[in-house]
Amino acid sequence: MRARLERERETRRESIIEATEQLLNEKTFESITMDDIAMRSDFAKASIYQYFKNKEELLIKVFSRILEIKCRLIKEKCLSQADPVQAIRNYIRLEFEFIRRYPWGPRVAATFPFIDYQEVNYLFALYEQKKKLIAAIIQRGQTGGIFVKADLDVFTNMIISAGVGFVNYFSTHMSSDLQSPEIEMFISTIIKGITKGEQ
Amino acid sequence: MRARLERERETRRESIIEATEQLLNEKTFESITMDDIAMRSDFAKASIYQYFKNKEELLIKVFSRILEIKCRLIKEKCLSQADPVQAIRNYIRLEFEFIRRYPWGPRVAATFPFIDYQEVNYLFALYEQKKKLIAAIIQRGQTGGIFVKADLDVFTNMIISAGVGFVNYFSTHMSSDLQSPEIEMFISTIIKGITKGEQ
Amino acid sequence: MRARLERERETRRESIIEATEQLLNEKTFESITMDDIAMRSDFAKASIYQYFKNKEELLIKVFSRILEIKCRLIKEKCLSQADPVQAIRNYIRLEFEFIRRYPWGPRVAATFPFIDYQEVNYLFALYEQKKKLIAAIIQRGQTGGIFVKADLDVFTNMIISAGVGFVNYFSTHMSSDLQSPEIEMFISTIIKGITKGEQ
Amino acid sequence: MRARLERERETRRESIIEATEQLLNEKTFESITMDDIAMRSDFAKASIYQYFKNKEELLIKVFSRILEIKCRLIKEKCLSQADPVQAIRNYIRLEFEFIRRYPWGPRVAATFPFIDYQEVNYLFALYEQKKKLIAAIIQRGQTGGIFVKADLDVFTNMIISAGVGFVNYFSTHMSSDLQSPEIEMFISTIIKGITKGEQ
DNA sequence: CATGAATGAGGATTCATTCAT
DNA sequence: TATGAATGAATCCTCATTCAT
Repeated sequence: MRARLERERETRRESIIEATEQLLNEKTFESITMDDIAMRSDFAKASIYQYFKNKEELLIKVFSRILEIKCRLIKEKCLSQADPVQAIRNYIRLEFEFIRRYPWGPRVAATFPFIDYQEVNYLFALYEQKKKLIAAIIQRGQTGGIFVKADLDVFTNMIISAGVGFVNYFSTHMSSDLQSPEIEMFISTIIKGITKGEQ
Repeated sequence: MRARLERERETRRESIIEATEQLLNEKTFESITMDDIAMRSDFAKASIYQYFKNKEELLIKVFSRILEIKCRLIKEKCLSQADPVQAIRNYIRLEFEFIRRYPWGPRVAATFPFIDYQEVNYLFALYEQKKKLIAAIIQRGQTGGIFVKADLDVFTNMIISAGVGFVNYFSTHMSSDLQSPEIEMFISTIIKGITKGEQ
Repeated sequence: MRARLERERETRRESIIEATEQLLNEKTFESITMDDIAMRSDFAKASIYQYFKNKEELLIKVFSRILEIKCRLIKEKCLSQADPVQAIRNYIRLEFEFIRRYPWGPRVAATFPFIDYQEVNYLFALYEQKKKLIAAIIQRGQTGGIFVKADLDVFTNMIISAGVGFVNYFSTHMSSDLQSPEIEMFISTIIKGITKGEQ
Repeated sequence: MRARLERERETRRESIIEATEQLLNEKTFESITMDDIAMRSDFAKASIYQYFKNKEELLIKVFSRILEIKCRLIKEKCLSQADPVQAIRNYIRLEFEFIRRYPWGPRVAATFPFIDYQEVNYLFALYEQKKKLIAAIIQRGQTGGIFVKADLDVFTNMIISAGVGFVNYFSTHMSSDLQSPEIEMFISTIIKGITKGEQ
């Protein structure tokens, strides 16, 4: 029965996180008030403090949750792909799909207060995990003689920065339509750029 | 003499803007208080309201100033380049240099409150201006048979999103060192991706 | 079996009171939270309300308990003394020992909220009881021709105020060391002051 | 003109302090809210923070002010007295008068939060100053062969603790009437206790 | 123009107490 | 009886903005 209570508690935590995510579509975390969150999650303001020590901890939880989902998706949809070119293509599309679901991601990441916090270490771990997944794809492509030679770490960093950067910028400043021709052009450009010989 | 007064007034406006820019290196615009700005700019808090209607107008001014500078730099350093490949290369490097000078740029852009405001139109005009500059470069490359064929608008959007996106992300999450090998690799990849045939 | 239940109930009440007393060594009653008390007494916060109507009642209980102990001690250690001088001497020392055990006594007494409350009457009764004990000692001294003549009530009030006052102040502001020479000097001074003729 | 502004500012600070003192007659500092103070001092709540960093600083200011007054009074009314017996008598009466004016003194002192604070050092200095004044009186009495022999420091501590202690306790628990016979009896007792030979 | 002062409208957080199980 | 959960009502403090001089 202790387990059931724990599970219920977790459910309520999630409601609050979800309410916060909804609000993040509408405004900055800083400008979201605990009243907003309370209203949206149908709790009394004071109740939220039973689930999160303070506003900052809530932000960190919201943020790490989205990273977790991202990692899971990458694992599911990219690593399974045998063809490295297709895997990279999928990865970039996936970043795009992801941003459609959580458009506030870049905004929150941009203003994330990197104060010392035990939880922050967990966030870094998640970042690293994601990086390793991409590196695995690239290495496969290099071993297979498909991708250009380059230091694996540099290559990975470049791909992630280019991919996430493009997606963030494009969806924020131009369009978040998955069908936009710019996306396909970007992917082709990158693929052509990193594959050996002619495509 | 009216002119001198006007000039002095402008100087003081700039002091305030500069103080705000300094503070933006340290924290979010939302979390910067008018007291902070007053302190840093050596004005009394109330005096700031003689130069800017309110905090929001100040933000817009800060933001449009940085766009103006960006446009000027692009004109100076890229359009002059006859070789389109070199021009694109320069453009991306320039975005990078730019972000070194104004690291808060992406953060501010990400959280910019796009409320209706007369001034905001001016911002859009600046964006458009920048886009036209890049388009001009690309068109030259296409006409010269160097760049791949593609809708000019799409091509331009893609280049800007890829360039600014990469630079924003890489400098925020990885390193803001101009010598990082990732940067050169990114530029080569993009160039290879958009040029016809072999390099 | 009803009796056993009642006894258990009383035991639990005492645990809570003891937890509160511990906390009073660390901070003001006002700044002690029900959460603090719950934590310290190993009860759930809500459970405390099964034993005390509210925080105020708890304070009164804590406070009257300490007065009860005080009265008992005076009876045991002073009234037994045949020699009135020695009895007074003992009384003052006893107040001192008492404050070593409950250093928060004066602080709590000073901020005691004298709101109308049935229980408060009981407190007054205890005060009166203590006063009578001291009066008895003094009267014995006067009857025996040892103490100076003076209205018994005035005499008693004076002795209590001087004794408790000195002890409170000295232990709070100077030292709570039972061996401090000031204590002996105070006692001698008072004794000399209230006894007839030479000492 | 800078001076006038400064003076006005000081006046407003004093208003706030006075409002707080009034309220201290009615309840604990902890239970006084900034709203109370604002109401009583006819300022907006936010304005108070222009004069005091926070509630705690305000308390310290209130508290040090009363100590200052006390020191000044002792200087004026006791040191002038040539006769040491009369000086001590005056001193105790003065403590009593003082408590009539600031009955909340003991209560506030009892619950004073002795957290590290620059200002707290100042408080200690004031305490020391007061102690020196009393020591001077006693020394005069000892030199003149009127008071009993005893270590000056111990003697002083004892007198202060007895005096302030009695006054605090008596006025809080019994009566704050300056004419109460207990007061005269206490003073006589102490005087008799500390003077040599017969009185 | 410049600025010291004043403040209304919040905002995060706390806490005694109640309720449902 | 015991307690996890919920919450209304504060409470301290902040801040953009206005006003009077």
